[in-house]
Amino acid sequence: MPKDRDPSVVTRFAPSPTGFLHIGGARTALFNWLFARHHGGRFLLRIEDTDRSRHSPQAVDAILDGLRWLGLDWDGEPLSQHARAGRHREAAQAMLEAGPAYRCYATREEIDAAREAARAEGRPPLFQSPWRDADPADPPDRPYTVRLRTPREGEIAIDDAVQGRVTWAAENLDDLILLRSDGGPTYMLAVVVDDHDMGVTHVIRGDDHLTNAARQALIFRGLGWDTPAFAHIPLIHGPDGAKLSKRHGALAVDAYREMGFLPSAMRNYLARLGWSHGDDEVFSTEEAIEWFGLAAVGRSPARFDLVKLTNLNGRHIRATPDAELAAEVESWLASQGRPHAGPERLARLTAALPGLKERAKTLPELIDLAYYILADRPLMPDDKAARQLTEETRPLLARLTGRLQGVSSWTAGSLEENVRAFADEEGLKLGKVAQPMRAALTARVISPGVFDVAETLGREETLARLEDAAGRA
RNA sequence: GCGCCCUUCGUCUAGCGGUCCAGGACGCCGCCCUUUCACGGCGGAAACACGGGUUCGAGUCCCGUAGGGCGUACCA
Repeated sequence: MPKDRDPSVVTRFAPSPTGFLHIGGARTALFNWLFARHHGGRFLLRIEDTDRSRHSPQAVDAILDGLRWLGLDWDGEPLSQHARAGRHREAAQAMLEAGPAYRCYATREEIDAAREAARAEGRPPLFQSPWRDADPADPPDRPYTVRLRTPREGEIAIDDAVQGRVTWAAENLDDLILLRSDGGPTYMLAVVVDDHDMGVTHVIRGDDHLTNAARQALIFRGLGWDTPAFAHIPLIHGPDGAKLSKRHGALAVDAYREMGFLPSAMRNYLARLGWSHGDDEVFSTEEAIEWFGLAAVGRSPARFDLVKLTNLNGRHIRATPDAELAAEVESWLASQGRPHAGPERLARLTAALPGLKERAKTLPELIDLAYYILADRPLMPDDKAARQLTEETRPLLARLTGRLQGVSSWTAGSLEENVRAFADEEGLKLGKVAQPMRAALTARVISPGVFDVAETLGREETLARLEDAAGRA
């Protein structure tokens, strides 16, 4: 357990349910999760569904599924922001009464015109509401918004755990809207009230929210609440350095599952994007939890590199215990709607995994490599394997079959002795026998050591496959 | 336009004023191991954006320039 354990830590991941869990969101969630788990605190979920028109229940499910697949478990039930609109209005009302907020009756046209004018003069296009200091005794009879009275001068600063101290001149911040003219809370208000009510101590999110942090700090102040600690982590970019987009291939975490990446590799890779622990590259989730801290989060954006993810995935495949990996294969097959391997083959697969693991970087690769275990006789040799089965090698295989029938102990070791002796007798180098044998047993030209293959296949199956190949026209 | 942030090998990064003619990892190129392919081992090419300061000394601090990103809504 880390020495800086602090059970009072509360983090949250707050996606808006507009699409899927994409790679950037996944990393944000991961950082929040790692931070909470490191401290022994809580990791909460909140759905930012303030805008009902964009809300979609399927999107919520997709996001939760993505988190589950990644193994990022959250505490308690996900909170719906929309359901808390009453509470948000209450907070706005309190600020209206206490002074930090005021009613603004400006029309859209007025606002747009003011912004245009400001822009034309090269000033920040901020709207200065005339209602800020002129709260009328008899208000106009039209809808109003509730705005926050922000300081007109001085500076506003936040001490960000990643970005350091960041300051803005007050004149660059306008009186943001808290309540829309339809009475609904804005995102800005809702976030502040929810973070406070949920007891969030650390707001860890993408640095596209950095400016929002200043605005939200102002709302916290207006409400008389303490601000949580902020940590704005750099965004993930695509391979070309621009914003990560669909053009860069798979975006939703679901797509990475389909490509056959392991959740543990995903966590490892994502953790290393923008965060480091010395020179450590490959680590377990337990280690990541043990080591994670905001101080080691970098400030520059990282590019997403599928090749490195793939390499890391290979290492995680190798590091995964065989039984566990076999289970991953089963669940991947299921997620692809492909038939399960079944208990018997699964057992054989598990036994063969030590030889298979180090040859595959993704699950589909592993499954292709395991063709000789998962498929039934007669095997369908691929093109390269078929080329190993020729006029010369088939009779050779027939003779080899005879030789192997006499082998007393069916182990890789004694099989190798026998085949070596056989090759000698034939006046051939081992490879000249081993390659056709591999093609016969696996229908591939690439496989684990042939003798290991023969051992896991067993005497009967091996001999049968040899005969199949020897007899093939 | 304005505001904020960023800038070490192609990529992810280590580096928190001297131990850096800059280290690790992925990728790339050789070699070794070898029944195939991998794994593994060994070796190699490859970076402090640029310009000024500060300092005895700067990749490390400050200021500019350039490039990039984000923000600038009664969206979240």
